[in-house]
Amino acid sequence: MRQKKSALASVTVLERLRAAGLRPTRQRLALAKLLFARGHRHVSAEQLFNEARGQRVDVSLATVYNALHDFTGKGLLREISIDSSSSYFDTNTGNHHHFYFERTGRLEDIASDQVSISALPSAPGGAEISRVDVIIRVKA
Amino acid sequence: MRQKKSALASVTVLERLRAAGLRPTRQRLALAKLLFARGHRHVSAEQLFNEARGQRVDVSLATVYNALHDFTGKGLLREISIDSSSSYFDTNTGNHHHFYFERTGRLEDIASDQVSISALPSAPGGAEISRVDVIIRVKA
DNA sequence: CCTTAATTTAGAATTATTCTAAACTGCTTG
DNA sequence: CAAGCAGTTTAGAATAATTCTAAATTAAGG
Repeated sequence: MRQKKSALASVTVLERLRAAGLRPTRQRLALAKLLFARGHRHVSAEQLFNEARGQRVDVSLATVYNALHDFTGKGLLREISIDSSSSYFDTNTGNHHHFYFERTGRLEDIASDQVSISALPSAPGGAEISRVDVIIRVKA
Repeated sequence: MRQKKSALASVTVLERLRAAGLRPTRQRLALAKLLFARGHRHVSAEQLFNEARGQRVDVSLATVYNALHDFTGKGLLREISIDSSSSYFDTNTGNHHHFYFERTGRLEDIASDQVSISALPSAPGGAEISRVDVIIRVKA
């Protein structure tokens, strides 16, 4: 069963990459598995790189950056910059918001139906809104 | 009148620095004048540095960083990190939100009464909320 | 004035990220 | 299924924003 489960996960990930028009290379498959294996996560490039290393996935840091950007470009990830020191990539690309724990730097999702924003001013000059981010900064 | 106006501005800035417990040095006074002279603004360290240079204010980049952080620490500025490439300092420290123009990187204030957020989930573990940022990203 | 602690500064150091150019590898075609 | 090419990967250099260091300067108080 372990074997099968793992094989299934690979298949899914491979399909996701194909569907996105990304060539499923060994590196992308491994990184995508780490990213999408379980529930949603928020990772920095460095974190993902270390995780891959820890699992003996031979991949360079440059490739991690490339993959994260490629995935983001294809809508598989969303990039978030909260703390200017580094950016995070969120596997949850749906409409949602975040808690940001200032002390630890950790992010936690808030389902979009938990926050309701009203009376949004229209963008100046009728410009199109590409997304609305709500970040609740928490002192803990 | 010009002289007087400028003198008044200096006095105000000097008082603000004193009130904040910051020694009003030549550099801080000059930077504070640039920052607070007119309406609210969003500046990066590099921008402020160049502006100072342009006005023959002899100040180092390190001092600009120091001043921006000191001012932020005393509540005279608020730091904003939207794009991970650099951070901005906002002279408007009141409760408000932002439009972010993705193409140009420009920020524009949105008065807090223009956005109403309801049903905020309480912070996990009863942690204290230090601030809520709403960023409306605009494709223009 | 003099002293002292705070501030400024040049330049080095650090950190995250991107770039470069060469090596490698999926995929398609013949 | 072999060949070739475009797309990928990679090591290491390069870049950009920011911070650090240690020495020189300066504001504030007696």
